[in-house]
Amino acid sequence: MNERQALVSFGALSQQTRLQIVRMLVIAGPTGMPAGVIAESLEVSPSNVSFHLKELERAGLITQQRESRSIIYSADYEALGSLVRFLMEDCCGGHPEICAPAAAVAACCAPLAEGKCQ
Amino acid sequence: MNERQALVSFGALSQQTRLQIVRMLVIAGPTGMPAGVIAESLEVSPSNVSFHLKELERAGLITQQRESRSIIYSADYEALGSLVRFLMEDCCGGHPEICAPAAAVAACCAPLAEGKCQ
DNA sequence: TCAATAATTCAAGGATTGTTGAAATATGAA
DNA sequence: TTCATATTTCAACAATCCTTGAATTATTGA
Repeated sequence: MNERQALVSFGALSQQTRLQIVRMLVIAGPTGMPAGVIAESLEVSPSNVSFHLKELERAGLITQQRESRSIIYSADYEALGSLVRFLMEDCCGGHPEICAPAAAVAACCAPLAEGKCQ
Repeated sequence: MNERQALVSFGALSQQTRLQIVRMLVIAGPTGMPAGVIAESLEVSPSNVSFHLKELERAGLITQQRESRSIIYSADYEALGSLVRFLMEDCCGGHPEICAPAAAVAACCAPLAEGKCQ
């Protein structure tokens, strides 16, 4: 993740509908969600959701794949991970006090994989 | 950190000059930097840097304090930490694979305090 | 007080972004 | 083929954001 990509990613996440889409897709997991279902869930018009999906794809935060008549969108976990990392390294650099709360989440996050947390 | 604050913060970081300002201020540490020095370092006009500083302050990512004729700006470590945390919790929720790279940074970050890393 | 320094505010203009509804494209079923 | 479904694309307009330079405010020193 370079500065250019980070700027586009931050821009993509700075809009309510788009942030909500990312949230939904992360929760939805690898299965993803069709554009229409996303639009319905968020009560946004199809053309509007399409606009925002394109923006998120441009930022590389989500991917698409056609499945019959539907187009399924999924969160790109790797890209999201890279963004978190960029923010931590860039803003943390030499300043662990910024990282501290993140470290707490991370500490909880790893054990999650084995069902040890929450 | 709620959604509203996160949106504003992401918006603040989605502009090159502002991202560079935050970087500089994080590196500068608690001492901070006067507006004029920031403007000179980034080769941006005083009025333009002032515009971006105001934007970053509105997002709560930096703070200001007057020191004689200068106005000193500093990074708000707590706010930055909260933002990282928001991104991790919001985007990580149930998906440790996103957190993994962040956890690696965090693991390196904590020991930094005791000079054990890098 | 007057001048110099440091920074902000303001207005104007251009650039980018977001919203809307209508038209177009792609797919699958009758 | 024809129709219905799922989605995107497009054009137009509104809203927001960014940049610029001139004017303004605040502080200090002569």
